[in-house]
Amino acid sequence: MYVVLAGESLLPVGGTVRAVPDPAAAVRELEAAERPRWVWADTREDYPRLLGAGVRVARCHDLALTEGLLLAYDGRYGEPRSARAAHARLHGLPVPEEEPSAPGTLFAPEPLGAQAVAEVLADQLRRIEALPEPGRFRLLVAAESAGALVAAEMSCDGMPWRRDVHDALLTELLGPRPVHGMRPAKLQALADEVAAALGHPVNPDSVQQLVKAFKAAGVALKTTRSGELKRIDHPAVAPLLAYKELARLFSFHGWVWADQWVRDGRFRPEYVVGGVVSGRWATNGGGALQIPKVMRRVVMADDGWVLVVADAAQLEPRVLAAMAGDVGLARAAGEIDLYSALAKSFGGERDNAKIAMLSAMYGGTSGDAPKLLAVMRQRFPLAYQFVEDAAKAGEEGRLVRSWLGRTSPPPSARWKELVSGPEGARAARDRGRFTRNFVVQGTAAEWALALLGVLRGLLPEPARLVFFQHDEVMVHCPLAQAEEVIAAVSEAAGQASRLLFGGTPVRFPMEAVAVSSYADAK
DNA sequence: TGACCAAGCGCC
DNA sequence: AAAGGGCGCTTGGTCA
Repeated sequence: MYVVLAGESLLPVGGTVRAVPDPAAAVRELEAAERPRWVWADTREDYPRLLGAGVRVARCHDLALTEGLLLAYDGRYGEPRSARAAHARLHGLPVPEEEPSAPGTLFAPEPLGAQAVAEVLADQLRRIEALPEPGRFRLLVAAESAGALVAAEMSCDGMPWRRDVHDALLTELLGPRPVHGMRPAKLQALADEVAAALGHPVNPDSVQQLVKAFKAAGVALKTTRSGELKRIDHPAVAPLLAYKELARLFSFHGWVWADQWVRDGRFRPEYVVGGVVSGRWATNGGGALQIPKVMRRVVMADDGWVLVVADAAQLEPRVLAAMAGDVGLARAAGEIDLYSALAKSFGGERDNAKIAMLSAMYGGTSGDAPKLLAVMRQRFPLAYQFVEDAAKAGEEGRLVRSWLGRTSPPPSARWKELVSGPEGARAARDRGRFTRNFVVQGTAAEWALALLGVLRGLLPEPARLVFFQHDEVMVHCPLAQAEEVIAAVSEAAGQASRLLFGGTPVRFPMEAVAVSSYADAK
């Protein structure tokens, strides 16, 4: 049962509009009674006010995310996907530009009315039914929408972040917090060391100045990447490398960052569901998906609580085995260590099996890859062919799709130009690598999304999902619930696998551990 | 002054 | 861990 929520109106689909002066209370009541699938224009706009009132819902249909998936399916990337835009297209009206995401914008348009939301929903459901695999796409829409609920909830709940531990770590590595605009003491000392070694005052944050100073010291540099620096023998290199590492910590995840993103002991980034074309999430501020490993010790469970951390092992090769229906590979993927199970097919070396799989999924060609790929082609022909087909489609400028129907962007005008020019072969190969990777990464992302959606429904109160990073989840729960949550993770992995791949023999192991600090999880 | 780009490196 | 794809984010530097 679908129920539209638009502003202060409720509309059970097929029924009549009801004005609700207190939407949160109305949602709470109906959720308890009927658990409908809530339909709204945009979870990012509509759900936080419910969360703010302490109301959570089990299921929703996000019109903007669904519109984005449907447009992409038709090769219409980048067209406005808001419910308002979808409604305008439906009626042949001028389509508004993509809505500015900044809140509090002047002249923010009136929210779409409940009837209009219901019309867009009906249109989307009709378009989904007309697809060749409507069941899969329905699952994609449900998973994407569930992801939007999780993202909003995680932003609301936040990940535990101990500011005192963070401050101690920064102080240990950088020295005490400096006054505004100054470098921390240890960072400044390293900068001075670099300048002294080069015999020249130099700003270590400036590529140009560094290249010039090294040149004056008799060292020719093309870039100042750490890999290139490591290959030179010069006394300035060691302090410069140390500087770069610490400077990044200071400016990306230092005190200023914490002032902005950590409140009440919780880190609250804004997640962007489907923000990466493959379906992975991105973040909009906070850099939640790039937290350096050294910072993990700052993520600590509350007293009497634990963090249950789990990541999917070797997710992408397993996804490939299941998608391609390759019996031999699927049998290996029925084991906990997929690569060990494959080793005997590749001359007994686990490492060879790994390189073969990775090269197949990512288009690698260096080292032993060609030789190992030839073995793979012979031993696992269906898996090999699956990624080859995706690469070929990309090279020819065609679209590829994930298992559930998320669709790659069409080639750009620039690419079409390039591909018929002198650098054409290279452009084609590059896009082939992208589409080859897209089908695997995209399907891995939707497996993870399905896992997240299922797990969310299995968690006992007051356990909370607090972090999700591509193939890894973190739950914050009372110590006494740790075992139950660990079991829920494993159950969710099984359910996600069945939702996507039915009775596949492929296993998707998800080992969860309960820790008091994120740093102890690995 | 603000807009924009490139470099570089973090994460998976 | 591989090593490929892609993303976010900050700084310096250029341009209007």
